Amino acid sequence: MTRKSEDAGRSTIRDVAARAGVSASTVSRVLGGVYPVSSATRTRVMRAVRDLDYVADARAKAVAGVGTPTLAFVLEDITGPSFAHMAYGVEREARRLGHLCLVCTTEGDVQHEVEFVEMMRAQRAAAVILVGGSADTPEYRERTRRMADSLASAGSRLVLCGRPPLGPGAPVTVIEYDNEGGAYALVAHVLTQGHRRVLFLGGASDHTTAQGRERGYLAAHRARGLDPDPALLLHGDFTRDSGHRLMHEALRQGLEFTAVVAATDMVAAGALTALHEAGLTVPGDVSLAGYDDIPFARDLHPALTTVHVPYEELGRLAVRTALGRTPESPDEHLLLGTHVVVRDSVAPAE
Amino acid sequence: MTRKSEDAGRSTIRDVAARAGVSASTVSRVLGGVYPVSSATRTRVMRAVRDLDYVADARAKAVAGVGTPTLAFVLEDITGPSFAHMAYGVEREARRLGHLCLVCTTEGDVQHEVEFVEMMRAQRAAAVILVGGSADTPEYRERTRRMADSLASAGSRLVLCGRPPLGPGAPVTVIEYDNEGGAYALVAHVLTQGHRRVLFLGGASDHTTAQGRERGYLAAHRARGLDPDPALLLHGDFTRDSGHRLMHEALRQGLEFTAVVAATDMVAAGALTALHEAGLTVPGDVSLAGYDDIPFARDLHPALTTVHVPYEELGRLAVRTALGRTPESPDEHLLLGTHVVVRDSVAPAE
DNA sequence: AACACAGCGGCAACCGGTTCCCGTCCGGAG
DNA sequence: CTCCGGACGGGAACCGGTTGCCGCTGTGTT
Repeated sequence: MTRKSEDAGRSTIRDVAARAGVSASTVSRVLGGVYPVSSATRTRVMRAVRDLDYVADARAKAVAGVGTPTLAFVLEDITGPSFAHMAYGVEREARRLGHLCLVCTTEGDVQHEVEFVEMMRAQRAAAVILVGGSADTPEYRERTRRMADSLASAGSRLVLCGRPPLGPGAPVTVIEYDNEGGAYALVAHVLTQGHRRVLFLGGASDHTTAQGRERGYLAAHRARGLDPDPALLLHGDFTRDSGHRLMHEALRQGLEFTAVVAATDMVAAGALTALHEAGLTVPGDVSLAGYDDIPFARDLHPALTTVHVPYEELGRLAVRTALGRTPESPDEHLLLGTHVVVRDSVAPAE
Repeated sequence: MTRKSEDAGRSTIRDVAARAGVSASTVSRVLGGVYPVSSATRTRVMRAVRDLDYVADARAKAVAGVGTPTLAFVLEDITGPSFAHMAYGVEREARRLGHLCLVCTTEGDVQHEVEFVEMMRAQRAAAVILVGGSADTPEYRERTRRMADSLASAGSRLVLCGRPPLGPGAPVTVIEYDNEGGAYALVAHVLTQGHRRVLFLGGASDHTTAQGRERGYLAAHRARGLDPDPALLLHGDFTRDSGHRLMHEALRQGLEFTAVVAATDMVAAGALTALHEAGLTVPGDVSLAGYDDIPFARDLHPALTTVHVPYEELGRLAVRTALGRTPESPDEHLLLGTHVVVRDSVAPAE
C-alpha cells in the first residue's frame, strides 16, 4: 500500500467536510477562494482535500451553473490534412480560453451529424462548430437551419466554418475563406504562363467548396476573354484516389491539355502519380497545381504550386467569434483571404 | 415568429410536467421508457416534450448516475498523419459504443498533459487515452504513474496507446505496436538488396518509438553478422524538416551510403526532397525507406517503401479494451504487429 | 359485496455541488 | 460596560435530473 490515503475511490465534498470537521459550504468556499475563511479553517480543509485527493465533480458544478461550458466540433474526417488543421485551430483556441473540446467525425453521414448536434444540445455546449464544406441543397439549408434554431433556443450557438451560409435570419456564425478568389489567382497564374488548355479536376458539383473553386477557374479564363472547353471540367471528389482515377481516365481518353489544376492538393497528389505512371514529367510535359497548401505539397516532386488557405486561423476564429459574441451583436460572417504559393510544378507552356 | 412554442429557452423537466399536468417523476418515467405508464398520459407528456422542444440535461443525468460517461484522448499534434489515424480509430470506436469524445493536444508540453488529466478526473471520464510515443525517462514514469493512480482512484482508467509502459503494478492498459520488429523487417529488406552502408535518420534518442526502430535497425544488421558504422546513425525528431535538415547535412559532409532508412515517412519525405535538391535520383543513386505508411507515401516519387502500422486499429483497441475491462481482469498489454510494404523507393545496390 | 392485486402516479430523498441568509463570536469604540 | 459591526461558518434551498416507496383507483375473484 503505497497510497497515502485510505483511497476512498471518488470522494465527495461532504467527505472532505467531515474529515476537516466543517460543513460542506465551508469546503466549497475554501475551494472557491473568494469568501472570507479563517486561515486555520482553510489549512484544515486543504489538508483534508490533499489527504483524500479530492477533485470537485465538474458535472455537478455545471448543473449548479458554475464551471466553463464545453465546445464541440464536427468534421467529416479527421485524417484529412485541411480538416486536421482546422481542428487544430479550434482545439488550440478553445484550450487557450479554458474550454474543453468534444469532437465528432461524421464520415459524411448526415444522420451522424444530426444526432451529434442533438447530443450537444443535451450537453448544453457553448457552441457547435461544423467544420468543412458541404453540398448546398435545399435539404441542407433546411436541416442546418433547424439545428441552428434548436441550439439557439437551448442557449448554444451554431458555427459554420468553411461551410455554406444559410441566408439571412438564421442564428449562425459563419467563417469562410475565399475559394473563388484563390482559384482565380491560381488559374490566372497558370494562364500567364501561356497555357491555354487547362484541365480542371474538380469535386462534386453540388459541393460549395468545389463550386467556388470552379467559379474561380472560369472567371480567370473569362477575364482574359478565354472560353474554356467544357470537356476540360472533370468532377470527382476531394480524395487522392479521385485525382488518380480522373487523371488516368483523361489520359486514356487522349484529352488534350498542357496544364492541370486540381481542386485540392490531395487530388493533385493522385493526379501527379497518375502522370508519372503514364511516363509524363511535371512540369516538363504537363504543369500541375493544387489547392490547400497542405504540408506535403512541398515534398511532392516537383514541389507543388498551390493556394494557401489559413485553415488553422479559420478554426481559431470560429471559436473566438462564437464565444466572444455579445447578445446584442449581430450574427457575424467573416471571409478570410487566400494567396497562391508558387513552387516548381507550373512551368511556361511550350 | 415561426417558432411553434413559446420558446422558453432551455426548459426543464418540471416545465414539461406542468404543461402535461403530471409530476416530474412521470415525465422522467415516460422518457425512460421502462416504467408502466398509461398511454393517455404518455401521449400528453410526449406532446408537451415536443411543444417545448425539451431535451434532458445530460450533465444532470450524469450527476444522478445515469447516462454514458465520456472518453478523452490526448495527443501531441492532431495534424500529424499517424496521430490523426489513431484519433480517428478512437473517435470512431467511441461513437460506435455511444460515448462522447473529448480531445486535447499538448504540443509536446507536459504541463498541458498533466492539467488535462486532472480535468478529466473532475469530469469523471471513463478513460483517458494517451496517444503517441514519448521520452521514457524516470520523470515520465513517475508522473504517468501518478496520473494512472489518480485516475484509477477516481474510477477512471488510463490507457497508453503507442506509449512506453510503466512496468508492473500500475493500473494502466497498454496498447503498443512492434516498432522493433517492423524496423528489423524493413532493414532486412534493404540489406537483402545488397546495401551495406545504410544511413539511419532517427528520432530523439530518449524517445521510445525512436529507440525501438533503431534497435530494429541494429538487430537486422547483427543478424547478418554486420556491424553498422556508428557515423551512419543520425538523430533528430519525427518531422519533415528534421529529415530535410539531416539529409542535407549528411550530403554536405560527404557521408557515404547507398540507402537511407528514415524513422518516419515524414522524415523520409523531407529527406527525399533534400536528395532531389542535391541532384540525386531515388532509387537510382540512393534507395530510401520510411516508416508508418501514411497515405501520402504512395504519392511521393518514387512511391515510398515503408512499414505499415495499424494506427486506426490501435485507437479502436484502446477504447475497446479500456471500456470492456471487467473489474477482475488483469491490466492488459497488447502488442500489434506491423508489416513492410514494398514500393519503388528501394532498388538493388550497384 | 368484500377483498386482493395489478396498474399507475405523486412525494420526497438523493446525486454533488453552490450560494443565500442568518446566527454566533469576536474586537473595538463610545 | 454596553453596543455595534464585521468576520466567519452552518443550515437549507437550489441546479435538473432519477428512483424507492407508498397510496389511490379500478377490476376480477370468491
